[in-house]
Amino acid sequence: MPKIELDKTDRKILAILQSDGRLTNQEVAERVSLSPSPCLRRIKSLEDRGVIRQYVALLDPDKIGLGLLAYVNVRLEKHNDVHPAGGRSPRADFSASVANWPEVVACYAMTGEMDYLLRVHVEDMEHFSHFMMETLLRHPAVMDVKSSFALQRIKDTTALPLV
Amino acid sequence: MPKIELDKTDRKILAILQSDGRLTNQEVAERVSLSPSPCLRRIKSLEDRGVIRQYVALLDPDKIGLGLLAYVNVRLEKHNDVHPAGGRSPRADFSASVANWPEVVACYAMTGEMDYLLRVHVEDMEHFSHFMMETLLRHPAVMDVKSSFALQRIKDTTALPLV
DNA sequence: TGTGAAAGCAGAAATCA
DNA sequence: TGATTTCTGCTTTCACA
Repeated sequence: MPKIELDKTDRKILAILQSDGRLTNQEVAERVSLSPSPCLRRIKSLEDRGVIRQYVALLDPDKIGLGLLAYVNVRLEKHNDVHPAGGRSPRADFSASVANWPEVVACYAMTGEMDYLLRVHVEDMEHFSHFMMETLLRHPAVMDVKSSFALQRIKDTTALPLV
Repeated sequence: MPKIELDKTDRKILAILQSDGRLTNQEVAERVSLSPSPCLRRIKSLEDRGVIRQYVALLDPDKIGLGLLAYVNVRLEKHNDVHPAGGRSPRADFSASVANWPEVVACYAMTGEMDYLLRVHVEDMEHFSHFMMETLLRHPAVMDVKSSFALQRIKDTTALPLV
């Protein structure tokens, strides 16, 4: 999935929609000095080519009672190259489980000593503790975890830098 | 900033807008079995109370040439409680800098041995190396860094679990 | 809180430059 | 690629229950 060529106008449009995804096409058109119809064509094309993946509403975690943000490093059990016939590898097993844990909003396989990095939103330390004991540490593939907790948000944006 | 009470309909609306922030009010109204006007009133209220922080378009990093995602742990120099008159503390200094680095999309002060966790989007390892050498490591407040790189995205959503 | 009606606009598509 | 026009439908706001 290679890089897609974008001209200056495309990048302007993306910058605008990254900061306000509900602007009307008309307003976007004005800001990029275009008339509505070519502007809409560009936006549709950016959507079709998957440059724009999705439009979403961002919520305030504190306002909905999610007062604790944790990053959890996870190390899985060492798996043999050949795993039991019919059974999934620990990695596949873990990935599938992560998808079903709503408090885990992000999970990446990472370089380094730990295998995965998880971003976890919970109400408080009690809920975090419950998630760890009852869910994460109970998973058969999980060998070791190291958790850190967010003390302060300095910056957090979904807007990617446009090169 | 305390939790805000939300009824079942509010939560339904939030779930819907978290997955598609461009739905028309009419469609949202239908899905929550409400007529357009009270539905709109609820949405406006959620916006006014800050439960909905923002509407945004999410881009595909790969498609815009950001092929490398890194998480960087940063430790700052130990600062004395009293710092030079007129000078800012290392922490304030670092926070202010982070705001100006576009490749850093997220930064949290964290518990644990490292002080900050940064999420960094760059084109490739060469650009990452450049960012480290020319920007991050040159910052006077930065004492130590440890980087990990994303090998695979298992999950990454902006949708928060609704309790 | 939820309903229904009316006015103002935005989006879609076809056409032309 | 960009501009223009027409038609359709949504958003918005009002008075009302």
